[in-house]
Amino acid sequence: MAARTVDRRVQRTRRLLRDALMSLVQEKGFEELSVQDIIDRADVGRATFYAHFDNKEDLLLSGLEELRISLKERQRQALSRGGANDERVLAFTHEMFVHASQHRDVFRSMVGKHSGAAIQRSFHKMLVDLVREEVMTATTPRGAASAACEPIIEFIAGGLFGLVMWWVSGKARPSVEEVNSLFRRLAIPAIRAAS
Amino acid sequence: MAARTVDRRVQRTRRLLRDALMSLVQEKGFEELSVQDIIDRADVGRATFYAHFDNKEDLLLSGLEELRISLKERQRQALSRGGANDERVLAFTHEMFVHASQHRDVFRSMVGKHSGAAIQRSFHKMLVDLVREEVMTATTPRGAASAACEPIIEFIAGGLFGLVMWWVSGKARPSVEEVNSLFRRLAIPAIRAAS
DNA sequence: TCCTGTTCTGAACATGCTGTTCTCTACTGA
DNA sequence: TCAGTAGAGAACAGCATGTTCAGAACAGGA
Repeated sequence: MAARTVDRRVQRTRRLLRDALMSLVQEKGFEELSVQDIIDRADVGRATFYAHFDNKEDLLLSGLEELRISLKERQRQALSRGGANDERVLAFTHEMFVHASQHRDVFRSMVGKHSGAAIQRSFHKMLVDLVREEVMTATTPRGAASAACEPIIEFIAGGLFGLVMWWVSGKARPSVEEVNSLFRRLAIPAIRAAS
Repeated sequence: MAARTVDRRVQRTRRLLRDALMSLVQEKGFEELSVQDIIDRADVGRATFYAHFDNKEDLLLSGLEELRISLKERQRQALSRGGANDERVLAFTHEMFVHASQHRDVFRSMVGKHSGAAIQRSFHKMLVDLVREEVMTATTPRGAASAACEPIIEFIAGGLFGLVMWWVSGKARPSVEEVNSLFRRLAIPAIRAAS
């Protein structure tokens, strides 16, 4: 029961594997990647890899989880800060565009020729969950009719997904502020339609 | 130089392979599928498969191409029929929801746990192209500022993608008319934002 | 009907990845 | 210091890939 702390070796190995994955994803795309590539780059034993992760999807998802947590935190902060409803709602997107801009190569590899379905599906699902939380609090502060919102949530999340993918992969590169405010102009009328 | 006609054997083989793919996709999902599975089901030689298609993605895309052509045709008809602008625009979506409803299992397997990135990407791209055509004719009948429309197109296509995927996979199952008119209520304000 | 060129078959093959198992070694943290 | 935990490295069976080839089956025109 060593309890709290995680063995240094474990931390080290997981970090090596994640770093290797990230750098390789940018070079070759996720689908073209083998576990062999990852452990070669990370300089880690084959058995070691499988002791930590089930497969390469599992490794990837553990990384995406970090992003999800950080966006959720942003969202929480924005909600508690107060202000006009229209300002607070969907506040996490700004942070997400910033993040996407910083990790552009990784994001772009999600859309590229050799992307991988798991990564797209997970990211899409993450957006749906984040948007749902927003739409729910925006439309039914006291928790009422919710089922009818679902298709609208899916529409907005899908639109956000499309917009992000276009933004990181296209030639035209509006700033974070521009693309974020465009998104808000498109999404907020849709939320209104949910009422 | 046999020219026009296609050898019956060729037609037969391609049909067998496509049918096998469709039935297997519904059972196992695309990613979990091997070429071996497909040729076993189709009862076709291994060498024959590779004589017709490069790999399973290639086979799948050849099927998706048919859908694209049929939707494009619908779109063309709607545009030439005339009527109010708001009625004509995005006319292909109704047909698409009908198609999705008929091939629900295949569509659902595009979103499921074992979907496959190529299929999602291709379908998404198809939607983007169809939406682009619509938005372009709706906003700039005389062909003017077009680059600024692109993010809006991506947003709408992404939203449509999300909506279709939710519709075919969820428990709540509004009718084709309901979901299509909801889509229009969400998308048309966004097109207006493009002006 | 026959004939020529095309297509399919079936089997074999080299290659590469997967996930598991094992023993031995090295490190950690109390 | 030392018991427990983690990693290295190699070996393994299993399976899918994409290619090749000789021979059989077939198509459609003359």
